[in-house]
Amino acid sequence: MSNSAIEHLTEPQQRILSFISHYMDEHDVPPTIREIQKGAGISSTSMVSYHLKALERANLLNRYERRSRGVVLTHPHRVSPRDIVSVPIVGRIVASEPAPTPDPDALADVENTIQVARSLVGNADGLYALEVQGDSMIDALINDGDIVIMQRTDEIKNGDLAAIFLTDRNESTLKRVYREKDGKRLKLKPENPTMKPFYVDARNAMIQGKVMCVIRKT
Amino acid sequence: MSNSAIEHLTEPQQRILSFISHYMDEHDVPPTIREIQKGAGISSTSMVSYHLKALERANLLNRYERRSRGVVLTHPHRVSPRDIVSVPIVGRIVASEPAPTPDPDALADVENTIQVARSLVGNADGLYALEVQGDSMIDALINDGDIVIMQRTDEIKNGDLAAIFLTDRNESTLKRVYREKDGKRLKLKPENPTMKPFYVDARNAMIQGKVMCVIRKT
DNA sequence: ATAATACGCGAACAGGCGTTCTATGTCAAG
DNA sequence: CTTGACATAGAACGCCTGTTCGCGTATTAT
Repeated sequence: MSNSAIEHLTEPQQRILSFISHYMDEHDVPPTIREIQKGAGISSTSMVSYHLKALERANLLNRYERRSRGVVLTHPHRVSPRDIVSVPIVGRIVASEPAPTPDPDALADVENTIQVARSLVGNADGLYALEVQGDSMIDALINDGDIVIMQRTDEIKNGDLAAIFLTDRNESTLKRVYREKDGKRLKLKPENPTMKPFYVDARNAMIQGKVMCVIRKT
Repeated sequence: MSNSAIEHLTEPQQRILSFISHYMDEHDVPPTIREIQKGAGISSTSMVSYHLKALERANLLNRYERRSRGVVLTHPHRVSPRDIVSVPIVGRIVASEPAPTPDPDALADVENTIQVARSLVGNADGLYALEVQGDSMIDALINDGDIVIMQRTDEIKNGDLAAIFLTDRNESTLKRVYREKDGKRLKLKPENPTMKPFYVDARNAMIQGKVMCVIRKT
């Protein structure tokens, strides 16, 4: 950090800061200079400009020069859209069917979306969510109603928790996957440590996605 | 919901939507009409206006009339700071000890914090998080390393999932709690549906908090 | 006192900006 | 073919907006 700090903000400067913050809560865009003038009770636009410069020096806001509404508050007040990601819930996962995969057309159906912090899931590309139905995923420590956040991929690293469809059994399951040395078999290890791993022929296993995160609301 | 839906968006309309979204990721304010025109490759400002009207009708964006940069995308893309909450991870929960409770002084130790979407946890007051150690919470379908988001409270509704310290056994556990009619016993039901509930004397059970959410990063 | 500095006001400028109007083109239904 | 609904261009209008400049008024150090 550089020399930030609230080096004795003058009173009108605090009013400006507070006004911008409230204004952005209400509308979704920053105010104009003149709106600040009125809203924060400043006498002239040039004074607003003056105070804004001071606030910028104090690192409390950033300005895009010569752009209308070009003032944005720095970190503390504002959350970048990058910090949260809306993941579409594309269906239910049940043992007796392949896990649904995202339909690229079905964009952001507002209702069926779960918000998660980016820090939990990393990059948003290829992310989708499944709601678990029934207790068929109990050996993955996942119960009815839990939500699994997946990343679409068919390449996984050893030890990744993934959704696998077993073609010979006609079943989906969530397991940790390890490739055997000969590459012909997969070792599937339940997330539940009290249960034993088992092995399947690699040709009978379709990897449908990688589990990024499991969420249980209560 | 009203009549939302992507009633066959025309191709330039999709470009506009996408441009606005990307623009707002980069700058923090919405673009102007003319910026949209250039950025989305529209031939004239009137065409932008024309498409914007259509998009507004489709509930994909809101407009503040006659305001510069007065177009904001609806719900999915924009995040208010109130939509995310930082929950402090105050300790580990192990079966053989009471579950830690938050120290009100220890504010926002940046490192030991987990970000979650408000929609998962509701009000942020009294929220704290525990990391589960060992597999002692397996009957709550929670494994080593999972994170439990708790709300400090000693009053719970029947059927709430809660952290209980059993004084006679010297154990913490996470169970669904039901008060018996006589108020003297509690029924504790494991989250794992394959396990059976059991009963404890209410005087031997200290309710330490309510489970709001369980998160497993993988 | 003098000068330097910070703070304050209002007006004016130039370009930004949303809106609207007219003219033209496309295409399918009547 | 005509008509009417929709799509497209371009230009013009008029308010919006950030910036600047000249001119005051305090406060403080010299």
